[in-house]
Amino acid sequence: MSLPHAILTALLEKPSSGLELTRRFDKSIGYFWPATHQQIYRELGRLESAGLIAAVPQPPSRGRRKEYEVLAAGTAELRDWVGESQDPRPIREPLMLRMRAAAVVGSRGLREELARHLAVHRAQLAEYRSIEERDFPDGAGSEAERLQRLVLRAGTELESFWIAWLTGAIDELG
Amino acid sequence: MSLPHAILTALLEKPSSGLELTRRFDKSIGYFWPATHQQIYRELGRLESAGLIAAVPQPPSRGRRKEYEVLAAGTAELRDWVGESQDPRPIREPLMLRMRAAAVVGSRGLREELARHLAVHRAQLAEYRSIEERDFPDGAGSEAERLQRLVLRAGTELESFWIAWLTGAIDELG
DNA sequence: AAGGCCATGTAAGTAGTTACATGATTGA
DNA sequence: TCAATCATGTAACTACTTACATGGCCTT
Repeated sequence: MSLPHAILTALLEKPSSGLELTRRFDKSIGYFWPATHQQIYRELGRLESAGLIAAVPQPPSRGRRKEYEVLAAGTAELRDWVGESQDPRPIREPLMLRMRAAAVVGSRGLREELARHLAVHRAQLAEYRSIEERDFPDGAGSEAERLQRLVLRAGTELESFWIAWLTGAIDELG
Repeated sequence: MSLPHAILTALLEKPSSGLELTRRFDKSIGYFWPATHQQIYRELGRLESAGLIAAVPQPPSRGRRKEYEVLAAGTAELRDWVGESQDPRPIREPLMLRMRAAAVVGSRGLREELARHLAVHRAQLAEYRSIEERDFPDGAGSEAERLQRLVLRAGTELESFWIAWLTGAIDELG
């Protein structure tokens, strides 16, 4: 169960409302665990019921923003979760299926798709690099910074891998 | 909708029963799109209803194996699908969330988890390499072979990436 | 007062997971 | 004939997706 823990992490970094969380997901934690606002609101409700987070007291009403903060039980839960073990999730990449299918029924249209993916990955790499320059201009200091930078590195290197692979594939099928 | 197309591809490569498909998924297409036997049987039923595949005629009864083959409509559907465009799926990797969480609540237990992942990825890389040696000992010839080999290459290179990244991460957190 | 955006939600559907059920076949 | 295994399924649940609903606030 990753989403609740992603939310706990985000709320510990900064107490937020649902919408704020959604936005921060879109350009941070969401790079490795995307979530829509519907998922986030639902999960906030569950975490509150479970006593792991609480809304900062305010007159509650529909359409009024609710700011959540993490309770001690939530922090404890997250700390435990960090040490849990879980196998890497299997890859699920439809493009690889398309390649396999193309080997059987022909590769019509595949080249364009490869080129499109290449553009997407280049854009994503540029995004990661700009975050890296913004947040870690002079390397990492504290352990927290080192951890965050390692995650970002995984992002840039994964994108670099895809760019290299797609370039080679386009070349080979050219 | 990737699973039905993965199944069409597998059935075109070789007409099979549900259980055979499940086994072949476990050591081939399933590397990039895992599926359990429950998923596969359900999907076989749907594909049959949709007129894309058909069971080779046999007295049907529970517990008796049913061999499926792809109909012309199924081949056409797969050919169309190859040319469709679909963005790369976002990464969803809990280990990255654990890193982010560790930056906030401490990294107790994380090192062991990184080491465990490293072992898993090394084993997977070895698996891919042995398939490569078995299936493409002298490089690739036909377009079909080149496509299949490219997929395998993506696998080996992804695993190599994770091995390098995890090694660096363990070193940096050591 | 009207339109647009902020903010939180509900509802319905699909895909994937986990646990269990049942008939057929085979070997001891 | 009994147990194990082969083979195909059902059922229940969770996670995620897509579409829509509703109230509050701000600006013109």
